[in-house]
Amino acid sequence: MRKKVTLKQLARELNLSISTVSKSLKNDPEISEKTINRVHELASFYNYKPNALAVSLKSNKTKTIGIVLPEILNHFFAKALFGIEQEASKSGYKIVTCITNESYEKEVEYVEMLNYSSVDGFIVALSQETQVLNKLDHYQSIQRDNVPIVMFDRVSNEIDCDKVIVDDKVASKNAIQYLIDTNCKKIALITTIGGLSVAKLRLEGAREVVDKNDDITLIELELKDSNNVEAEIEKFLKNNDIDAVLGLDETAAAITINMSHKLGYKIPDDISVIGFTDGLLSKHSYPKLTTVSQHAEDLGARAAQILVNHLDNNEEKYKSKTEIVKTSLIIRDSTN
Amino acid sequence: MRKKVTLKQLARELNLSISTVSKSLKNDPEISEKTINRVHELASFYNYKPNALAVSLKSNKTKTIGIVLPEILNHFFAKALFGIEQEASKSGYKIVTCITNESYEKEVEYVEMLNYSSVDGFIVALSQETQVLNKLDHYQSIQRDNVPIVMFDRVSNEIDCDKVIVDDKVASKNAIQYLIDTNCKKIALITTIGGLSVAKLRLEGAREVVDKNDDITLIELELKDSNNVEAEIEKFLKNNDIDAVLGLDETAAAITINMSHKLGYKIPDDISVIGFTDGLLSKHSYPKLTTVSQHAEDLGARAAQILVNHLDNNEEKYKSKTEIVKTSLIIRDSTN
DNA sequence: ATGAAAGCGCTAACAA
DNA sequence: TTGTTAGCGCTTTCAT
Repeated sequence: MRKKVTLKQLARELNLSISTVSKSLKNDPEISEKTINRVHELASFYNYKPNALAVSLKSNKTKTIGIVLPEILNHFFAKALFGIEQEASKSGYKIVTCITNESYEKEVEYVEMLNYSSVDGFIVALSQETQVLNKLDHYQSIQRDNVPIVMFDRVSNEIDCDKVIVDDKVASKNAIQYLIDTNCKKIALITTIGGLSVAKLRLEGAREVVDKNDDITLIELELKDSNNVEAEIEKFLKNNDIDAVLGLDETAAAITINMSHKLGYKIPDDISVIGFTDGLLSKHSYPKLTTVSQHAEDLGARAAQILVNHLDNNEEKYKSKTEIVKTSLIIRDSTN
Repeated sequence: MRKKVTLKQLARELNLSISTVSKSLKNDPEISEKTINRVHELASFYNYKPNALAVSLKSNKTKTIGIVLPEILNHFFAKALFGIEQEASKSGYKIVTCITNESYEKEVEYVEMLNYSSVDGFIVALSQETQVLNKLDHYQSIQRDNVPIVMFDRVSNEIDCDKVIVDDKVASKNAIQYLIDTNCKKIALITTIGGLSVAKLRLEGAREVVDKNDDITLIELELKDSNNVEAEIEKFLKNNDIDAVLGLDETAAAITINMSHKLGYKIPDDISVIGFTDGLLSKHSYPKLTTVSQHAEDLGARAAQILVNHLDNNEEKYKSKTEIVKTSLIIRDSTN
């Protein structure tokens, strides 16, 4: 089958011992220059590369990071994954990616599997179901093995580990404030992701700002049945005399725009729209969507940096930190 | 650091030899039932799991597949990855994902890296640069090591391996035919992905159909500078009196719709639009885009199936095959 | 029915 | 300067 060159073969061919060859390859000063050269020559002739498995078994390090994502068809996570991959590969780490499809059970299974395949560390965004059930034993278990975890975006307070999050509350406040500043009075907040911690924060932020302004109304629409989102939003827009919408996820905002077209409302003249997550939909809607960018790539990259850093500088008694990545409101054409 | 239970520890605690424990765990009939039970009991007490690294080193199998993708922010590849992941994990395989960002150099680097970390096989979609340069030595090299490859979508004739592709030519023919059937006469073909093999096939298909119909005109617009796509398309639409557009990629189609809005053209009344790749943009454009679905998830899933199958049934002298996944035209609201 | 020993490919302490 | 040896955790052949 596979017939890669090993130290043994090099050693035999050079009439040296395995350890001499091994040391030569590392330019160990205790080996004569002549030998080192001979070894290097033959090694590069055969294009020798050490067997990563054996090195890992020996060193107890795999240079591999396990990534657990709830979804990949969601642009936010795709971008985060991109950021992670970029950053990890920069430091010579590989990533093993698992997608939980928002299922708790799959998440547990994957985390265990990755743990037994000896990843050096984890980067995780919790599945929706896990957040709802709030069951996190699988992470406690890997922490007992001293395997570091970095959580991002979908995090849990129950686990003491590094976290990289977005300041969803502030982001939401800013978005609402922007709507107010551009003369919106009756603002709708539409969400299809009610169960998530991030959604709650966004909701809180919105409420706080609205509560401070007597002349502003906030109407909340939470959509659970994902089949019917378009019709629900259409009905909602028709029956409520609003002048602005904050979509808590990208699709909600995109659909709002489309349903406005359908109903003949002009954007942003009749209704201003702001969405969360600056993905493809926002860039390619008409008019282009004003969005809260969570800088997903940065988020992922930062998570990877923190983990790699932790892994490469194995400090004693590590104290975990939570890092907040700033959001920004990208003003496009769906607001005044 | 990590303190997983090993066979050795179980053996010591049970006063047995390592090999007896190992065999017991596999319910080897030559071990007494009583011993087997004792072993199993202690093993599950400690939640023993074999060290995957050691098993791999021994068996020369890692149960890991290397995935090489040109992009991940592109919905097509995200869907394919999803399909791959689902299918692979179903068979107990992990996936290591690398993203080349369409760069030849990165692709080479990743393929070598994956090869040295001993993945059992590869699933690859070539980067644009690799297709243009047509340099494929890195794959020949892993084939010499007898590591199986499955290419999908972006494939190369130079490499003799399993392939899963979409019948882009037929898909394009069907799309054009549909436009003709709905009374379009002057069709524009817009592409931003000229260099790719798939684009060439789509172009060929379109030309073939148009050539057969004397009363139909085809105008081709190839956009190279990705910064300026919107403006270019807008200008093109204004200066050409066309009644249909086939976008060879999803963005081209989405932008066509948006620029039509801007110019006041009605879709589909003034211009019919069909796109390739049935992604988020198509579902959330207004009006909803009629698209050629390449069934990216199926494509990925199929690639994974073929590879896993090959891996798990290590037949002698394998003859490679190319599988074609049918496309379908999803009729939505951007055509009559 | 159980165990000893070799070996997967590599590293590193220790010997020579 | 080079080589011997043990060991990472596991499987497997060959004793006992």
